[in-house]
Amino acid sequence: MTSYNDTSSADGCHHLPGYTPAPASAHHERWSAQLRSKGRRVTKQRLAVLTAVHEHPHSTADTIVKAVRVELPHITVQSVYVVLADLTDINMLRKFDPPGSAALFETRTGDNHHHAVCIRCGRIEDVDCAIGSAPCLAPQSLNGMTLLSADVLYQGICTSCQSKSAAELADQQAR
Amino acid sequence: MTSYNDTSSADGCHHLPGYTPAPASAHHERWSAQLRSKGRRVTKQRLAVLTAVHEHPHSTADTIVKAVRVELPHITVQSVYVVLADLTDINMLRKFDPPGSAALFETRTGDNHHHAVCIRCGRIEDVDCAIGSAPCLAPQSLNGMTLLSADVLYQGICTSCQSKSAAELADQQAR
DNA sequence: CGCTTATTGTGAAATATTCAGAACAAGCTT
DNA sequence: AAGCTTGTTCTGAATATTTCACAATAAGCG
Repeated sequence: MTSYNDTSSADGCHHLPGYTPAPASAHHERWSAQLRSKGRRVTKQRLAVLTAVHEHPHSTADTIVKAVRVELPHITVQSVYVVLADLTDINMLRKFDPPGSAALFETRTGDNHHHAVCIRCGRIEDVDCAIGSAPCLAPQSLNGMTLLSADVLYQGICTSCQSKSAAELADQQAR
Repeated sequence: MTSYNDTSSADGCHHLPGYTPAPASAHHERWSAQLRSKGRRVTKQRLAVLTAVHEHPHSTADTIVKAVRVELPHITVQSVYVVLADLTDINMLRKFDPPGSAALFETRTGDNHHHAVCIRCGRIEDVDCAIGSAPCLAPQSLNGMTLLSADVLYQGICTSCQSKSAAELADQQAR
């Protein structure tokens, strides 16, 4: 499947005027500590993957490979998959599978936020949890199943796709 | 990926004592009418796919192909995919993508129910909507996105996997 | 500085899904 | 009932995503 969009916007801490953007390496210390606390070794591949995902939230393995290769031109796709899966296992990354696209990764973990997908353009937006804690929903009956997580996937049409189709409609009617 | 489990249980209308199970063909009339009302032709392939999905809820395209081939031994995988996609488009089927498995299909549509997946064995259970209407959740902010659906995916450990791991633990401690 | 073992790379494969174009058949018309 | 039209299915293949087993490498310990 084509790569949908990978919203390559920045990470929310680079937008204050007069604020000098922290280099990616500013996060390395925290990430290194987290890795060690989980019994993982600190490797340049892991840090590069974390950096790439942090700078490209909601991006596919493919996009992450490309981003990592700016720093590590020889890293393999398979290694990126291994690293992504492992970091997801230890909760330093979160993975989710939007319908019709490859899995996406993000560094925002632990807050049980959800995702809204535009079915036209594929844009992904974060949606804060409706309730606030994970898992955020307590269904009446789960047949005794022990609940670990509750992910919500909103599907809709984003504002720009709405105005786009409104414009097209007006255009057609004008003829 | 392996096919996970495809809960091949029955369809909820065959369990009354003394009740003679309706043959699959009993649904054909209703399905045919629905197809026509959506401007689709009634073909044996579409009816066979609907029958297969109805008799194997939460099953993968692969499982559906096998089930359909009992009736139509020569149907192709591609045709099943086309039919599934089309029936999903017109809301006669519902599709969902559990993480780590192929897409699953079911005939239960229009009630906005959700799904609980056991991360051990892959079993899928239906969960009635927490609120009752689709979309069942109104998040605070969707940045103006027009909401079409809100799917909730619960992940947890089902009762049988719980007792299985409890038994294993006891077994280990007994040595 | 060398050792041990986790981590990454090599090479390849499996699976799920989709595509373009040809053959076929559902359902309308006559 | 037969023919026509066009939607549907089939043919044959390609693509994309993801994973596997095993070899090579390097992180972090002493």
